[in-house]
Amino acid sequence: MPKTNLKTDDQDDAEVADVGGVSGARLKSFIERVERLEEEKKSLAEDIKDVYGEAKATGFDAKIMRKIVSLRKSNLEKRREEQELLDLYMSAIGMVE
Amino acid sequence: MPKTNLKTDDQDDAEVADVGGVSGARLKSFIERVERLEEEKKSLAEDIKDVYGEAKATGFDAKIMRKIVSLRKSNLEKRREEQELLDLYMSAIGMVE
Amino acid sequence: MPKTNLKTDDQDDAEVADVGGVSGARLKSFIERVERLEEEKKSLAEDIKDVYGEAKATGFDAKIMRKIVSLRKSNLEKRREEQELLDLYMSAIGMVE
Amino acid sequence: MPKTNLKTDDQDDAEVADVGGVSGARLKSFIERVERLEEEKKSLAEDIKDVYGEAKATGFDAKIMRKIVSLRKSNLEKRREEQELLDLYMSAIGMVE
DNA sequence: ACCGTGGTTAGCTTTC
DNA sequence: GAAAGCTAACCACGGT
Repeated sequence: MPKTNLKTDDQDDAEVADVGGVSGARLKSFIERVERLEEEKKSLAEDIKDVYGEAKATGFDAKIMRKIVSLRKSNLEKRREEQELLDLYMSAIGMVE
Repeated sequence: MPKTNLKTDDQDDAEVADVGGVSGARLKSFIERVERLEEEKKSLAEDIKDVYGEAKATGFDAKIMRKIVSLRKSNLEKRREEQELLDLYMSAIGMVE
Repeated sequence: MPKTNLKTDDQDDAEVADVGGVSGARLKSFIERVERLEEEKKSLAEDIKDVYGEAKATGFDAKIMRKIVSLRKSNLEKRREEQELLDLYMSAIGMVE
Repeated sequence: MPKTNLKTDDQDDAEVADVGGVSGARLKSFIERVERLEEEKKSLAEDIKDVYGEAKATGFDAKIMRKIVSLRKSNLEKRREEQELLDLYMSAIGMVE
C-alpha cells in the first residue's frame, strides 16, 4: 500500500502550525514563487508559438518544423540513453572505475 | 545544470544551403530559436521543482502545495471566465464601446 | 431549425435524461466495460512486472532490461517519425502520393 | 492500427550468443515476452479509448465518464483526510471560504 | 465552425 | 527521500 501519510503527524506540529502566522507566511511565499515561475514558463511557451507563427509567415511549414525539432531532440536523448546502457553494462560486468 | 546544448547534432552546418528555393539558413535560425526557448522553459521547470524541494525540506507537503497552486489557478480562470461572460452580457445590451 | 424557445436550459434532457432509467443503464454499461478493460490492463502490467522479476531471479539486471526495451521501442518510433518527416517533405514539395 | 511489430529491430538474431556467461537467448526471450505483453497492454488502452468514443457517439460526455470511473476507484476515506489537510493549509494562507 | 486527433504537460506510483 | 516511468488531463492544430 502506498502509505502516503498526508497528515505528517510525526513531524512536530510547530512546523506547520501557526495557522495565519509565520508558517503560513512561509508557505504563501513558496506558493507565490512557484506561481511566478509558472507564469514565466507560460510566457516562454507563447514565445515559442510566436516563433512558429513567424516562420509560417515566412513560408515555412510549422508542422515540419515541429517534427524536425522533435527528431533532433530524440536524437540527443537516444544517444544519451545508449551511453547510459553502456555504462550499465560496464558496471554489470565489474568494469567500474 | 549540465548545459545540454541542443544545437549540437549530426547535421553538417555546411548543408544548410537552399533547397528548392527554401532558405536553409533561415529555417535553421528558426529551429535554433525554438530550441533555445525550450531550453529556458525546461530550466524553469527545474526551478519550480527546486522550490518544491526547498519547501519540502522546510516541512511542507509538496503534494498539497501542488494542489493549492492548482486550485488558485482554476479560481483565477473561473473568475476570468465569469468576467468574460459579464462582458458578453454587457455588449449584448449595448453597454460597451 | 427555428430556435425560438428561449427556455433552452432543458434542451439536453432527451440525451442524458431518464436518470435511473434506460439511459442510466447504458451509462452504467459503458462504465463497467471501461472498468473491466482497465482491470485487464492492470493485470498485464503485473504480468510484465512478473517477467522482470523472473528474469532477475535468473540473474539478469532488470534495470538494464528495461533500458533495452526502451531503446528498442524508441528505435522503432524514431524510424517511424523519420518516415513521417519524409512524407511531409514530399507532400510539401508537391510529390504527393 | 499500424501494426507496429516491436520485435523487429536492427540487432541480428545471430548475435545472441553467450557473453560473459550470460545467456543471450534467454535474455532475448525475456525481452520479447515483455514486448509482447506491452503490445497487449497498448491494445487494451485503445479498446478503452474506443469505449469512450462509442459512449460519446451515444451522447455521453467522456470527460464526465472518466471522472466517474476515477471516483469509483478512489478511496473516499483518504480523500476526506486530504481535504481536511488542504483546508488547513488554505486557511494558513488566508484562502478561507 | 466543429470535431477529432496528436502532442504536451502535470500528477501519481513505484523503484532504488 | 529522490528519481523515473506511467497515466491521465489539457491544448492547439488540421480536417471535414
